[in-house]
Amino acid sequence: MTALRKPSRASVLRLELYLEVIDQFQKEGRTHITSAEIGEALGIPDVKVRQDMFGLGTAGRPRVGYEVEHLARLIREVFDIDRPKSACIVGFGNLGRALAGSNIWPRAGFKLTSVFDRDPNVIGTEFGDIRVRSVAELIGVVKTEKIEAGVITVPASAAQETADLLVLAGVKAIWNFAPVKVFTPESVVVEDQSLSWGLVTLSYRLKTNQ
Amino acid sequence: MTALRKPSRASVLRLELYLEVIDQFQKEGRTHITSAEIGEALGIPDVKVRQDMFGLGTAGRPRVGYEVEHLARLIREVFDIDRPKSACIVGFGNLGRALAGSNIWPRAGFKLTSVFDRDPNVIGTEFGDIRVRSVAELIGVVKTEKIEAGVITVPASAAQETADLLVLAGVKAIWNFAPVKVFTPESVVVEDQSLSWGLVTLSYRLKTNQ
DNA sequence: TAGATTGTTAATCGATTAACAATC
DNA sequence: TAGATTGTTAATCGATTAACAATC
Repeated sequence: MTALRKPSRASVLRLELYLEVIDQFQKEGRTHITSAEIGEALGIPDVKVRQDMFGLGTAGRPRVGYEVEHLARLIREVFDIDRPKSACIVGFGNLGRALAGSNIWPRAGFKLTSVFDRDPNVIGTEFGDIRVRSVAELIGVVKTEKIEAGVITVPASAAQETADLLVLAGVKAIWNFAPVKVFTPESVVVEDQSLSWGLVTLSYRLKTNQ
Repeated sequence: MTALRKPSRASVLRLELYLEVIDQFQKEGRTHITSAEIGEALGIPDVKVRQDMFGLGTAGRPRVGYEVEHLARLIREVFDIDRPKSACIVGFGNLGRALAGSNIWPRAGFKLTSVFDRDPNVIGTEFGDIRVRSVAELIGVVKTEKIEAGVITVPASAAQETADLLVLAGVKAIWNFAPVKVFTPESVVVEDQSLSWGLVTLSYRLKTNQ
């Protein structure tokens, strides 16, 4: 309900990390946390933490710090974590399987409700309580299950057509693991998380020690 | 051999994408590519592409564009892709398995030579031509195989101790998939690629349509 | 009151965009 | 020569850092 100023892009990336630290403190029974404590846990200057909090609408008290519960709530609100959202995975290879079996979904407020593949040998296999379906069913399922986000874990060559299909089905966000840019209408956001690009970046940083 | 000016951080991230496009053009038999063509393929303004090239030491000809072979070589040099490097994975869960089975390694000039885990049930299992070993063997193996990079795919709670072990063994780069910051000496770079953070970012972008 | 900590503005730095010159 | 395309500097914008004021 708080009137939030929109945090800057750089700030958003950090707020995400803060949440992790705050949750940790909360688990340890702490009720308050200082900007210095958050900064120390992440290797970030305390001033930067405070300025991010400032952008968030501020909530701290001198000599005491920030109330962890309140702060966690604020940040969860920024990321819309507490609103239940549905997601589906397209491409049930090794990576799709790893994502399907991971515990990341509830932590971001998502429920993984469906998995699609186009390989007849994979279609119909079970994974936990999810049965892999044909991509031919995608549009119908996305609509009936009100899926808002699609994950692309197909080969690069099939990434754009998969994105097109997801857009047609009506998802509003795409998490793209293929090492290519996919194009979508402005109303559909794309978050790239190519492992390939990550590894190349690692090579660069290894070389430059940066 | 070219004397390269060091590209800016933001520019580096883009150069990586350019390489993908350039390779594509090369496969199609094209010998030259213009900044507009690169930009179009990635949704980036052509001027920005040219300025990145400028930072790279420039190589284009008006009316003709950039020679793909030369450009690819320059960028590969920036990322040190053509120098053979060895890497190991620590943590052979779903994600470790997906990474081990992926084709990203040679594309960045890496060879995955070893995989470690601490679960006795996992140790000794085979995956392709790799046998999973105990983390107890890590230090010795990293030294004898001259492994330069370690991948952390263990649970968050074990991430820091894994990083410590890798540092002790002598790796110079860590690719961290755990959703926590790990601390290392300045001589060891850490590239974070937490899927958890990626999904939270997706949630944010879904909410704000940014 | 003194000291610790947060809140806020100003100065610096880096990256992007705009403008135009140079070249094939 | 005209036009397409690259090369380079200047202006703008945004993010970080520095400085200090405010508050418990």
